[in-house]
Amino acid sequence: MTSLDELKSRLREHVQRNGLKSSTRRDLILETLTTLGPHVSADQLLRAVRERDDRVGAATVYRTLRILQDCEIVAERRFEGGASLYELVDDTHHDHLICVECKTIIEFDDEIVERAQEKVATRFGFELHYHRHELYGLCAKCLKKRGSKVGATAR
Amino acid sequence: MTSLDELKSRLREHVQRNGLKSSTRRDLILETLTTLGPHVSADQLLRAVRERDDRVGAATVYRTLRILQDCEIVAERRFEGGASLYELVDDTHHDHLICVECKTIIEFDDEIVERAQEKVATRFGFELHYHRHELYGLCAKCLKKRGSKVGATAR
DNA sequence: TTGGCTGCAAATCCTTTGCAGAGGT
DNA sequence: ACCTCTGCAAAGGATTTGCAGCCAA
Repeated sequence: MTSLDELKSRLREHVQRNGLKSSTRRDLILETLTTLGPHVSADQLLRAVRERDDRVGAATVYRTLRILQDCEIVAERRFEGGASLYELVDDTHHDHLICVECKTIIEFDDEIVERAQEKVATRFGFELHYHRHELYGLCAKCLKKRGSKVGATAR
Repeated sequence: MTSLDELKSRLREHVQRNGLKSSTRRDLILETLTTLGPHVSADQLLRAVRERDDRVGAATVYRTLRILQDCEIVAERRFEGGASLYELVDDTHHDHLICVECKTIIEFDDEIVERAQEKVATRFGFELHYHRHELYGLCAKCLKKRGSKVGATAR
């Protein structure tokens, strides 16, 4: 886990290097983000921020998220269906298991997969920067709920 | 490669099973789709369809794509940035290597990865339905183009 | 004849942008 | 002071939906 202070200083550094200015709004948004779950939509973030300061506009949240992506504090995720979700970039890389029924997202990481994809990249002469790996299916809970209902196919 | 006739009959079957009706428009769209590249946007598809029949509306293309997804003839892909791309679902599953510079998409499949993700799913009690696995980076061509320009980091 | 299909335009949803004023350095 | 940041509202792009007429079964 990266600490909030660490994130703040990374943001400050990025701001200075790029001739931007710091602002209380931006700090507030970053702070709020760290209090929320690992995958947040711009809208969820906006609501949470407004609970602390109801004068914040949606545009500011989007603009701030863009900056936070630039300095690699957050990453944008476009899962299937609906809006983008944003997550704090952690030192530990992880991929996602997503339940198509209840939308639960489980994070995992698997070294075998990681190594295998490096090989694939090399095979095609690619220089790998990042990747996304998402497994969609039914989680244990939803499987149990379905129980005897055989043949129900989610999509 | 799945043949066009095979796809058509799969569509017909789906249509009958679900109390829908077949239509020339839908057939035209499916046919057109098979003549295009492996990743097509709704807009590209619309243009191509209109070259054959300029009375087709955008809504019909979207509605047809939805149906084609339901009967697993095409899959929707939300790559980073821009609109969704659609691809014919082939018997051979494949994943994607995407160049962040020139946007080239290379398809690959790797059994090690496939097996590894089955294991991950099992570990979490998931029943795996499908997945997406995308590697982003620089392709060989763009790497060469950069040549000496060291330290350029794409994101 | 019935009920699904279609084009059109309007409506949505998510995100970005223009502008005038507030705020940071 | 200068230039960035912000809220607001309007614009934008992609996709969906309502409706009246068209078409297949």
